[in-house]
Amino acid sequence: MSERWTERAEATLAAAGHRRGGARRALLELLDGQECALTAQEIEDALRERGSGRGRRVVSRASVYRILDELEQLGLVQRVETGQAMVRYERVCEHSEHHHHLVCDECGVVMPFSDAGLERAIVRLSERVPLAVSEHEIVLHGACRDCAA
Amino acid sequence: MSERWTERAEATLAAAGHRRGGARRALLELLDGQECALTAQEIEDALRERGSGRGRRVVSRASVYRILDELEQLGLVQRVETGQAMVRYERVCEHSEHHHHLVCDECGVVMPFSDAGLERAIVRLSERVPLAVSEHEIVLHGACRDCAA
DNA sequence: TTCCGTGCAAATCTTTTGCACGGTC
DNA sequence: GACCGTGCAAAAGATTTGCACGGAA
Repeated sequence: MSERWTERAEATLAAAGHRRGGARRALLELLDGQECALTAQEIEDALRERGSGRGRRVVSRASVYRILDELEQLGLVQRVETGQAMVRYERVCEHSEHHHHLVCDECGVVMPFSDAGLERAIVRLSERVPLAVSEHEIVLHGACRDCAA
Repeated sequence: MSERWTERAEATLAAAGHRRGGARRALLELLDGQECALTAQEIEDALRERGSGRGRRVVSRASVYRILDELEQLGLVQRVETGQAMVRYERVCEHSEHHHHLVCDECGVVMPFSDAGLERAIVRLSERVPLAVSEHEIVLHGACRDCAA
């Protein structure tokens, strides 16, 4: 699946008339390896760390935001609001399972979860609501196992 | 219900050792009359408008944020993340129905909704998740009737 | 009288924008 | 060679903080 996302992303970007670039390639590669949503800060730090060891370039903050914005507009990346001052971003996988987020309000860790019953309830609900629903976001807040212990 | 919320808020604040103040009183009164979540900006503007006509004072932005923060910590107010650059706040009613939010991504309007089936699904789910869940937030994005037309 | 609540202004933090250079096509 | 992608630095916007004064207890 991973390979497929980067490929799809590059194809979609090319189809939208974008040229390639080093910063974007590094960002795509990073996002593709993530299990859950990252903040722009985390992305920048991760890229800096990866870049320092080898010959890779360090990506500027401006590029991180610009690229994330492009990817979001193309539906390749999704914003996740966790109520933590900074927005998070994660790749959107077409065929894989849609997921939502658990947020530990103590340590700030963010974990993915998915639940078919919940999705069903949302779909049913979406038809009865005065809004043409295009997306939904569910965030559960609480204490993770480490923090609750 | 409305009266009750302001009363409860004042009692809770007093119990927590807070003195009274004009800014907070004005803010409580405003929040109590709202059906849905407001941004700090909207709150400041509303208070300015109300204040200008009569003898009421205009509340400073700093006070709006400080008071909202106090109220949130006491569980009297709840933050709502709608993915619109600004956080929204609304009063928490103990005995009234828990609700969530519909956001129109075109015009930015925010509407409340509630659904018993969804709440049930969330409660069931909360027991099967590696997090001691204390709250949950559900936001549906899309186009409202006016914008979809 | 003591100390909290508030306004004002400055600081902070995240995200966006302007501009110039270098790489891609 | 034309133009887009990127880095850097400055700007913008939301929220927070420092400080001093006035009001509540």
